[in-house]
Amino acid sequence: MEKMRFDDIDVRILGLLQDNGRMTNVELAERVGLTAPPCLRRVRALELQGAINGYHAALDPGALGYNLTVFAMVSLKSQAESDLRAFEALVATIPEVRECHMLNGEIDFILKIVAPDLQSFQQILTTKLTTAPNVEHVKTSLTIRTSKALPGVPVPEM
Amino acid sequence: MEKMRFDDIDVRILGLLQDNGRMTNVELAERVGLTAPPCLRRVRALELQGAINGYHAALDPGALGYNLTVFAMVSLKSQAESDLRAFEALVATIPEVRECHMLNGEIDFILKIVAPDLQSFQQILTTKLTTAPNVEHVKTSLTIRTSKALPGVPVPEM
DNA sequence: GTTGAAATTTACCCCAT
DNA sequence: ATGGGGTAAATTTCAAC
Repeated sequence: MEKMRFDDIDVRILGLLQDNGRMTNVELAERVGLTAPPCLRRVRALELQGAINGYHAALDPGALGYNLTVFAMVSLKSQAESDLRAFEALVATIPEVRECHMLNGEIDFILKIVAPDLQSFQQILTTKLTTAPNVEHVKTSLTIRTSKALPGVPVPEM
Repeated sequence: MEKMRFDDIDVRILGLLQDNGRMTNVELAERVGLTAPPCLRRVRALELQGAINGYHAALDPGALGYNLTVFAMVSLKSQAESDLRAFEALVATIPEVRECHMLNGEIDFILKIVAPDLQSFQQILTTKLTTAPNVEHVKTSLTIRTSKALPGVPVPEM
C-alpha cells in the first residue's frame, strides 16, 4: 500500500462520496470539475489505496428489530498484548458487537453493542462477555437516544 | 411515515445494501430472486420509509488527516429535558463530534470525537465542551486502536 | 474523448387476491 | 380494485479503447 497523497479534487471526491455513496460518477465528475473518465480513475485509485474502504447503506436499526444500543466499558485483568488480542478475537466473533475500540486509562475497551431488547442483551453480556477469561469488569450504559450519528470524519468544504 | 412491514426479500435487500451500498440494482435483484424493476421499487420504498437513511463511503480517517479518535463521557449539572436538548444542540454544531448518544446512569452523554492530533483535540475540548454551560464533568479516553468497526446492525443470512 | 456494453428508470401489462 | 411482479424501451452511466 502506497503513501497517500491527495490533491484538492481527491479530497472533494472523498467528501462527496462520504456524504452520498451512491452518487453517480457523472454527477461526481461535474461537482469536482472533471469529465467522467478521469474522475472514475481517481475513485478507483482511492479505493485501491484504502482511502475508501467500502460503501454501506445506513439502515434504521429498528427496521431490523434492533431497538437497543448499549455501550460497554470493559476492563481486563491483564493488559499483555496477547491478552488484548485474545479479547479482540473474542468480540470479533460476536455479531451484536459492532465496534470495539481499545482505550487508554482504566477502561481497556469500549464496545458498541446492539440487541433487539434488554433480554437479548443481558444474554449476550452474561454468556459471552462477563464470563470470558481475563475480563475483570464490564460497565454497561443503555442508549436513551442518539442525537448525532454522522459517518466518518469532517470534510473541508471548498 | 407508515408502519414498516418487511418480508424476507426486504430484509435481504437491506442486508446486501448495508454490506455493499454500491451494489448495482441488477445484481441486487439477482441475489434476492427478483427482476430489476420490482427490486428497485422495493429499494425506493425502503428509502422513503426511512429503513434506508442514506449511503456513505467508509473513509479511512487517516486519509483526511484525522489520526485521533476520542470518546468523551459527559455529565451535566441539570438533566432537565430543555438542558439535555441544549447540550445536543451544542454538539450538533461541532463537526469533530461525529456521534452523540444520551445514556442512562451517571454519565449523561457519550461523544465520539475525531481530530487531527492531540493539540487540536484539546483545543476543541477546552474551548467548546468543558466550558459550555451546564457541563459538570468531561472524562475523555483516547482510542489506541480500533479492532472492529462494522456498519449498522447484524443481518440474518438466509 | 468516443463508443459499445451495461445499468437505471419509466411506462405499461399481467396475475393474484 | 389493489398490490406486487414481469416485460420492453428510452435514457443514462460505465468502462475499454
